[in-house]
Amino acid sequence: MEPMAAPSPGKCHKANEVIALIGDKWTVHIVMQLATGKKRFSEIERSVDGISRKMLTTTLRGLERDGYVTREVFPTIPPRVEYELTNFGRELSCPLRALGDWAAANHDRVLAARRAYDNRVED
Amino acid sequence: MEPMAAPSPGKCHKANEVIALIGDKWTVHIVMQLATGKKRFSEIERSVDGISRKMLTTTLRGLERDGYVTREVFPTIPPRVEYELTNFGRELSCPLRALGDWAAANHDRVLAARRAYDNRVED
DNA sequence: TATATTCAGTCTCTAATATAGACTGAGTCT
DNA sequence: AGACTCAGTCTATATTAGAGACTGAATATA
Repeated sequence: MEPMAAPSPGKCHKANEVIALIGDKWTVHIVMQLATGKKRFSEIERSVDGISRKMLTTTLRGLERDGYVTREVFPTIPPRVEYELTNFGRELSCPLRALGDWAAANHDRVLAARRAYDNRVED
Repeated sequence: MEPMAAPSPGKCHKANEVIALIGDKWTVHIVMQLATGKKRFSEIERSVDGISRKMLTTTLRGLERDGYVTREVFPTIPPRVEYELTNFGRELSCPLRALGDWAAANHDRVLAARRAYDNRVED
């Protein structure tokens, strides 16, 4: 098979900078949750399994900073804060959803490959 | 706007497990590099900016374990080891490329959002 | 009236993870 | 003889993540 042409370095570099943010452990999960609609802090916390408050705060702040989500504070007691994807965030959620769908569809193949590898290695 | 239906929990969970692997700091970069063709260890090291030898080894092993890449050792001196995407890995590279393309295309919008946020916050 | 609960965080302490950089081994090159 | 190469590994340090206590003021409960 003919090797494909390498993408231009400029493009790679630009992609890398942005992927550095969206390619971390929690961002994908959070964006996918917000893709289902506006959510408050504790709702996201409950729906993203295993995330700590600290990381949820940190990740949401990063998403807000980069323009993917809005944060709306209601000065009630107890406080209420709602997070929602911007249009830009909804655009991002498309390639992210494609990745998530692929991941879900190929889950079993990955597990099979992993078992096969572990059997090969353990002797 | 009507909220969209949440994906089924099963699907989410499956996707999460797989994304846990491909959604780390280096995997995306390495797969994108390998998408341009077979590469040896030091070539990847040079093309993925800032990666440490240890993380390159760790990440490549994970990708091999999950069936995304093959590792071929040539017992020469000095040693030569070639990494190549499997067909499965090439499948993965499609949604990953889509994400990378989106990231590259929207790089400037992210940076603008970030500057705007930082200006808003710093007072 | 006293107490518990709620939410969206923050803070601190500890645990896990990543990085930097030295080291390896045997064959070529100078 | 000495330097250089590659694909790692090893160790020590630095960065990052996680667990869990704490906050403050209104409401709900006993």
